Amino acid sequence: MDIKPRQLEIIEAAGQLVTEDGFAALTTKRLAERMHFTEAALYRHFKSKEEILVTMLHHLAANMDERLARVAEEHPDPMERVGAMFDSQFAFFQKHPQYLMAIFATGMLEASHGIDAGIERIMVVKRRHLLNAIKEGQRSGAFTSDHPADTLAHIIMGTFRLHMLQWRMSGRSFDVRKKGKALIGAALDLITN
Amino acid sequence: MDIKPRQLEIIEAAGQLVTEDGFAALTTKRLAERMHFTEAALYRHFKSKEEILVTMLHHLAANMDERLARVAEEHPDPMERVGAMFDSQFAFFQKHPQYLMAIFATGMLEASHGIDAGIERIMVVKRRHLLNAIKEGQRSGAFTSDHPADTLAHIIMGTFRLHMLQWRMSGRSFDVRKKGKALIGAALDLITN
DNA sequence: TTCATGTATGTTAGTGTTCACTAACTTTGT
DNA sequence: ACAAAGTTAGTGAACACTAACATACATGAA
Repeated sequence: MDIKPRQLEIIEAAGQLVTEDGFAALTTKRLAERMHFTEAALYRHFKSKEEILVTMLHHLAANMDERLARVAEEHPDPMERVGAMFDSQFAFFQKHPQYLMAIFATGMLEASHGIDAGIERIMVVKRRHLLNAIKEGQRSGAFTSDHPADTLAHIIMGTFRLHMLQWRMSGRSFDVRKKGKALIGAALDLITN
Repeated sequence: MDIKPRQLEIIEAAGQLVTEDGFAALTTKRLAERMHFTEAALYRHFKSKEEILVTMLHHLAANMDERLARVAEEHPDPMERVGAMFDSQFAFFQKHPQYLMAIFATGMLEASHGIDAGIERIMVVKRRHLLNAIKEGQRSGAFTSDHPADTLAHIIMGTFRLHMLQWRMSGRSFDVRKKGKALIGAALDLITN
């Protein structure tokens, strides 16, 4: 499933609309306006509105998986790796805020099974990379073994997600990377032996 | 702003629809069906669909504020109080899952400013009660003072929210109270001196 | 070089469906 | 008699999507 350049433009415009004004704002009319063409033209590139969202989520999951795998390779030390993973996430969403919707949509959308599945896949990808790093850190003794790895992963993920939510709710009015580094740093400090 | 019994029935039915099938499922037609009357009858009780949601959020925020204040009174010990606060939250949402939407809606809805404001108020209420307990715990030396109280509150809140999200995504298929107690307990353990 | 043909990407002008909401009337209980 | 709470039968607006047609450009044979 490769994405053509024109399709990517449409996906990014769709993400912008959702991130700016919520899901209800993603209509074929508004999306076509933002692309500076007519509604009908959308259907030359995607067969439905749902396909636009599903393709976006697929693209995002693949991108994130690859990016986090690269970060993991570059940082053998688990403690440092977790920090680098989240910094990479913050940098990505700072550069591409149109994809923020994919973090929050879960739990409230359910417009279609395909969309739900796409969103869940993104969570699974992140969870997998984080859990690997934490387990490794527990083996090396860097992180506490007083609690199961998935409990620690849950606490870190929850901290991250709430931070992103507050960033978005504030209109992205603060430095998500700086404040995020402090928050994740504090959480990491708490689970460090 | 007092809520009549019939209004409360409508509010709960609306919450059910959203929690079961997402925001798009809350239509006047489906809501009227669930109430076993016609769409027009809805407008005898609320002047608009938005008013239904805003009233629900207002009701929920007031209820939560009162409940958490009572828990705080009953538990002078900060450590124990935080545990009791979240247990009260878990018990509430287990009994009234139709209000789950209010936890997740933020960040993705924005159908109207009134709804957004209502959702934010609920977060603020919870945050205030939690922050009080944590600050007190830091003063008494029960909790670590290595990190600011609002950082610790953020980590606990994030842990709670992700837990509720996973409960909802799973179709409420596990014991939210039991698993929640373990998670919050682990987080509390991490911030305990 | 010329020109036919194919493909990609647009356009106009609609379709039927669903939406939130309303006017006018009816029933029921006090 | 009156008010509260329901009904029927609609409204216009917005929705996702489509059929038919138009244009631009690349390829390659005459």
